Amino acid sequence: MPELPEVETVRRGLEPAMVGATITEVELRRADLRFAFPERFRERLTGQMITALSRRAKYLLADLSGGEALIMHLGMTGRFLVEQAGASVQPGEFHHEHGSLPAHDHVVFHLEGQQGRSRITYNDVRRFGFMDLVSQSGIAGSKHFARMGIEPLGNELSGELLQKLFAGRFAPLKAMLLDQKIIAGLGNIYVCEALFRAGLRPDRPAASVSAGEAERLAGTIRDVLTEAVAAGGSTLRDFAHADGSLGYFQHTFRVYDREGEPCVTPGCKGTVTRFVQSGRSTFHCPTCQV
DNA sequence: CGATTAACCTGGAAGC
DNA sequence: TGCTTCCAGGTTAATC
Repeated sequence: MPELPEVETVRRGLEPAMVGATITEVELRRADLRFAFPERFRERLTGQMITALSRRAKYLLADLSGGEALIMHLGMTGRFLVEQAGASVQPGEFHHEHGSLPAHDHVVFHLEGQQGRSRITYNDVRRFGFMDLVSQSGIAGSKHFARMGIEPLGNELSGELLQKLFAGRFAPLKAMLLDQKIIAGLGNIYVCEALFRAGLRPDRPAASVSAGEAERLAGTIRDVLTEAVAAGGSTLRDFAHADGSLGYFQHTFRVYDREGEPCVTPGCKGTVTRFVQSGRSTFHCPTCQV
């Protein structure tokens, strides 16, 4: 489900309930998601206070008072639901908001914080998500982050760097932008949107991008992600914020999921076209993306 | 090393 | 109504 803007939206929804709160109990409904949960998962979390909640690419990182960090990835369908208990609410009185699927609730964190008790449920239909525990000092060197590419909303993204990363690479531009070892956080939607805004064909060999085009692309990547974060992400099928509300950036899509519709570029008579690249749908305007 | 493809898993929508 | 096929915000192991 989630690309960088959706994960950042989830982070902002979880932060008030998580940071400063102590994990009093962890319910684990199965032994694995995409991967097995780490050894003694419940024991290593129980009693820990969450001191910070950050995001790197599509990963969430909860720093724990004992020195470890809980790493969470949402895969395609992972979602969190926060339920805050009122002062008078008794155990068992929590209830699910709309759209929640108890059948796929895999992990439940019980928290005790300044605002009282809360419960955070991780639901993941397809189970492509995963969780891991690593020491905070070892995060950068961990298997999840050691070879991760640049953060697209960080200072390092520039046309100059993109062109350098693309040098000698004949894979399609779209595949290169989806490669998390090059640039980390983009997914199918925002790659299609950024390439459209930059006027670049998704099937161009990456190395064919000129300095000027790379500069344009760096700008549209930053723009589309920034706008999507501000809109609370995109809701296609099942993405919801931690409070159950929905993102609305999908109303701003210019090519994604708009096959057959007219191109929105002023003066362009083209039609949005879908084709398959590396097994995934690519949406683009063959007329104004060159 | 670089490029491409299949696989992981479930459910909703579309086609017959 | 039911059965089949295709498709989905991601990553990764296994190929050539």
